[in-house]
Amino acid sequence: MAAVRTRFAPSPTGYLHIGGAWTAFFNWLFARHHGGVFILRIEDTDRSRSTQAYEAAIFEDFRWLGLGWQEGPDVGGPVGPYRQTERQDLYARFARELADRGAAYPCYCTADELDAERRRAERERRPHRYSGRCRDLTAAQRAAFEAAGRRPSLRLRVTDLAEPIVVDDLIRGRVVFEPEHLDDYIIVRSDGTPLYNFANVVDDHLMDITHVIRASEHLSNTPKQWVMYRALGWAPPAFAHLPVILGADRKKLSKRHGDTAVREYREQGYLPEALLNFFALMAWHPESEREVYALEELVREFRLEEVGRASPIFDLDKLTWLNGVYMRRLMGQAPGRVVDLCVGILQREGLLPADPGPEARAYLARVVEVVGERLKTGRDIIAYGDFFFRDVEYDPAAAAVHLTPASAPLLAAYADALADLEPFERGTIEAALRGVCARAGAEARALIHPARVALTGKTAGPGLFELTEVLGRERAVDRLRRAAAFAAGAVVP
RNA sequence: GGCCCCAUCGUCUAGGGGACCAGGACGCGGCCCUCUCAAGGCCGAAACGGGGGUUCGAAUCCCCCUGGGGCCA
Repeated sequence: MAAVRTRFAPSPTGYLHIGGAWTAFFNWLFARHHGGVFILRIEDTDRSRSTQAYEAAIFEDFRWLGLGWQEGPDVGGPVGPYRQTERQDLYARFARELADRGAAYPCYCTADELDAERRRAERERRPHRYSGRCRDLTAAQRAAFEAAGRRPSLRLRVTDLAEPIVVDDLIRGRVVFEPEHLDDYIIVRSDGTPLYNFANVVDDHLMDITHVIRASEHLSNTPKQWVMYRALGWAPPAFAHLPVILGADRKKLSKRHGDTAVREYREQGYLPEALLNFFALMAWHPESEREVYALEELVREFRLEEVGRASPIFDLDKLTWLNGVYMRRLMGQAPGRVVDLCVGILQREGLLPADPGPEARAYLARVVEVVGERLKTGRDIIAYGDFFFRDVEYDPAAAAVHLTPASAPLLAAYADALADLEPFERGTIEAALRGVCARAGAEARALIHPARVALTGKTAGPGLFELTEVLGRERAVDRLRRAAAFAAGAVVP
């Protein structure tokens, strides 16, 4: 068998979608597993919606994911160009060839005429297919239409097909389409632009794609394309139709389900390796009962035939859990990357300047060291550690419980104890707190919880003593005194 | 409406005739650990959509129904 060549062909009309990235990943995995080539092709024929910015964004998101391509618009390759707008002459050439052979014919029907046909079919409650009234126009009739100023579209002649179309899908098995449901479909619009089912076939063939792995929303396009391959005299590639990822309501994953762009997950501080690991667990699962896999393992074990046919529902909870697993691992192996992750998040939140100096970075590193273990996503740095970067704001419920007149004297005494504590580090801080409580005849917890609220504003977060050390003496003492006053009943801004 | 696809715990899945009174994971509940939270440990609730076949035996094979989805209109 020839070397495996797969492709992913996004339209640059938006950011890389989760579903697209997942599909691309399976293409990538399959190619890698077989030592083949993964190609990126840009389907930008819809010029009104395609933009260069989106194209660049898609490249960027793929790079972030770590999915490289061997051929594509930016890196070139032997069967380029890899942008459909740059391949117009190719489509024109094959359209002409089809027309010359009579395998395709010009259709002069107007949109209104076709609408009328469709409505009539609906009224008579039969499925609509193109009537074929332009199939056998004489040269004179065509000339008359042309003279009347009508610009023809080009239709593929398929209605004389007799036998069923049988597609042996690598995932779905044998799928049979009866020919009577097909009609002569348009392959080139009257303005000369090629349609999906035409351009796609031309590209896949010319790019020598061996396996078309795509979402099953394209399954119903397959017979049309199948006919196209035949008309062009080409051997079709192998097809594999992946299920469609659904949202919690079991409808195709879309904006209204929340974040659907890879970029949005990136911005929230998800890790690419976690996302890929998560992708591998949708509609497929490696052999062992683990959930966490290195990329190389996935490449080694991936088998297209094992991919499930049922549509998975995007499970954000599981993704987040998996991301937490990777975050914790990173804390042990490369805490710097967690710091990098948090820098972007904090900047977007306005808690860190655009260009943090080495001092700010060092501080952030200490913060991460203290909160890192509980970060499931980068964004959690806000939930768990915002107080490291801005003034505390008491959570009303937490203040009501812990900043009471009873805790005021303890907070004040603790502030005094910390004011001249030397050295100021977690061990001595803890001893100071316990000393204050012992002298007051109170339990440690009677001060620990109020102190936490005083310093962080919340009831949950990193260890109190570590956090206090990172916060530093000045801010800690200041916040404790303010909380003591607040607790005593004074209104403190 | 037409065509096509799909169907195991709430979710992701293992299972491809006896190894299954169905395994793992997320989530959920309880307990432990503990300065809180997270993590971790232990325990628990939780599924083969229904009906017919085939077979000595079906989650696993076939048919029908039901339900869900995708595409086209």
